[in-house]
Amino acid sequence: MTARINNRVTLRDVAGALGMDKSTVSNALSGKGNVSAKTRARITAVARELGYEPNPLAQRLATGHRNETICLFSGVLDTGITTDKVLLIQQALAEWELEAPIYACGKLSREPGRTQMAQIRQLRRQQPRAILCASQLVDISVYTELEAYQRDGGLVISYDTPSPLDCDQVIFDREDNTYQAARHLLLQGHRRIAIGLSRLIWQPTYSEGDTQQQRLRGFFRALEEFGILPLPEWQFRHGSYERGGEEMARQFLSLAPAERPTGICIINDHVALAFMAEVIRAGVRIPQDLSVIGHDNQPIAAYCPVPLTSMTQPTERIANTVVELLMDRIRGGGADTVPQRITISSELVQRLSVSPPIPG
Amino acid sequence: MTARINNRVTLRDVAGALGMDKSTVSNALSGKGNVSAKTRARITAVARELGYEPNPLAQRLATGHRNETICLFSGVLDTGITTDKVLLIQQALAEWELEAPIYACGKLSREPGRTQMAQIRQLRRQQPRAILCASQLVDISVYTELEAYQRDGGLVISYDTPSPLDCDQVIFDREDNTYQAARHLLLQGHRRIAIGLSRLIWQPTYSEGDTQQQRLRGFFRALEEFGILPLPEWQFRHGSYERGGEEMARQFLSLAPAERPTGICIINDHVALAFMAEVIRAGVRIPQDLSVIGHDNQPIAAYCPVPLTSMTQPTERIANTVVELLMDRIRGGGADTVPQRITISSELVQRLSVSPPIPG
DNA sequence: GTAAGCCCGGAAACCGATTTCCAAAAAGGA
DNA sequence: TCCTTTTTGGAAATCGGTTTCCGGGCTTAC
Repeated sequence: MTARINNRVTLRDVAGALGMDKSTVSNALSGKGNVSAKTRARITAVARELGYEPNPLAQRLATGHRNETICLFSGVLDTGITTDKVLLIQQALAEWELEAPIYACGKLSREPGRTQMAQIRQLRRQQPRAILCASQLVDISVYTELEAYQRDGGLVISYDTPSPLDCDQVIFDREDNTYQAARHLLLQGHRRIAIGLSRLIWQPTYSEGDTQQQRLRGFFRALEEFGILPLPEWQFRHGSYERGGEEMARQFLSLAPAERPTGICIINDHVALAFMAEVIRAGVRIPQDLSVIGHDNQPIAAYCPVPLTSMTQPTERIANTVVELLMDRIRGGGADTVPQRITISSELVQRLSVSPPIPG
Repeated sequence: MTARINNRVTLRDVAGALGMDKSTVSNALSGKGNVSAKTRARITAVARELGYEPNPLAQRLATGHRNETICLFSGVLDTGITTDKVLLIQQALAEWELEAPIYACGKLSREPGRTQMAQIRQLRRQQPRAILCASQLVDISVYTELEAYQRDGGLVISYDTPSPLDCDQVIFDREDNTYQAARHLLLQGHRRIAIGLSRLIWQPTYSEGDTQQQRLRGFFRALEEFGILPLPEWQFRHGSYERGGEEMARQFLSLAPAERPTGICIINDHVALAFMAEVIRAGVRIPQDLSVIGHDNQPIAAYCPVPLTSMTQPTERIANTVVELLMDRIRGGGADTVPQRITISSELVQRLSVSPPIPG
């Protein structure tokens, strides 16, 4: 009736069956100690027969070594690309025969902050060897826990957006990303350019990691190079990805046609799809009246009303780099090596949603 | 230089600092034994000061109780709805202050079977209290491990598709789901009806759990009720969700216009979006020439070229039911209660992609 | 004042492994 | 054959907790 673990075959059971001592069995099975080949054969045979499996709890307690498990901590999993990155990292880990459970909460979670704290605490209690952390949507308070985890000897590798932690980081360069997008529109001849920015329901406060600020900086930098002053009414703010496209479309359509931008950078392809569907419904022609650039180059980009030009996010490269850094740390044991920051930028995939502006 | 856990404050450290015995400290902190209020206060004070945190490994080893953690095992995480269900379950668990790591592999994983086996083994070694298993894309060989886990006293709750396991199950009724979709088209007057079936790259072999068979049964049942003989050329087969829409469109367009179906049920909204985009490009009008029903009622359904009529999958209800069953087992301890199977069906959400057939 | 009872803290066994050290047995050399 | 060296298995400590059980000191009652 209790939750006691039933019927587990222990080392002592095996030893008892053989009339030997635990230590002999342990030595034989781990291949370490001084055991003759003959006895070892006998022992392994009996152990297999009895279905002996060492209790990992006891093992870890005895060895004092931390778990060799790796964990993925991804704050919030939202549509598409975030999940992709997590899964690609997992796949890259599989090459090393490593399996990593995912700690995350849903995009609609009411209290992501609280959930994340609970998760990170549980994570620390598990004492994994390393935590791979998608910093993008991680609550600021989580970093305190991660720091404590580091002090305990845990390994943290951060990816996606810069993290305040003193750890290896793989950073996806959102500033450059948006800079390139805006620049592409500018090079096509557009001078009236808008950007869609996510007004997050739940806002992380570590400033360097603020993705919307990063995007805005890149946007401004591009405009500046062309000597253009950004207009605040061309910064569209939207909430969740689910409704973001609609919201932006409303804001766009509320402008008088003559005052509308002729090009727009949108946070991702899902939002872009919804945005396009709405403005097309209102009679706007793409790309004749409005050029649209999406982000992340998701599968649906090809199936938008007009095939969508989009900035890629090189997810595989990000994932592989994360795992490389991890393995370097684990094997090299380079505990004294200075943490690195590796920046990864993106490329433009051209489809049909961008053209030079067509007057009239 | 070893991966030894550094500087952890142990029970003995606390006891030493107080000049007391481990057991006294343990009793005081756990509130169990015979310790005076005064000494308990002293002990807790010192423990806090030293930053003592019990080692969960040692605790679990000593108590012999299994971990109270819950784990989610979702085989493969593919686009959209599968991930949603996982995250919603997690959210439902959060109401009980439970956090559950997710074990899954990506939709493009080359060897999902092998990955899943590795994961389930790791899972068993962690000895969690319960595993919530999305049976849909779980390799058949995993069930053997899950059975062994059950024999060890572990709790399994399965959801999505029927599982061969003797455990509580929350089943999403795909037969009824497709039956309803087909019936809707038939009631609109369509008599030439097609279905898109996924030819999975990686095929589970537990027959009752074969989702495509379930869907086909529902489809046939609907046709039968209207006395219609299903034509094999109206069963479109496609591979991955990523390219499924294109593949189906090719198959559809390769039929002579007069021989094309006038209505079609598609496996999910992403595939439907791609399919629609392609056939519209080829001049097919929706819904005038072809009525389309999608599945899962995903956000993009509203932004398809023609807003998509779709069958919902009541993900929240599924998630909540799973967690209810779990909590019943955990609390009620009803170890002798017979496992239940709860079936959940779906509803039609009408948009604009279905109309009565328009001759000519 | 003494016996009975209760409360509190400590000693020790235990969970299931690892690991060090030691003694007995086997092998090898003279 | 006897002594040395190596091999091999076992005893015991340890990891960091929990839990049972026991005895000393204090209270209470007669």
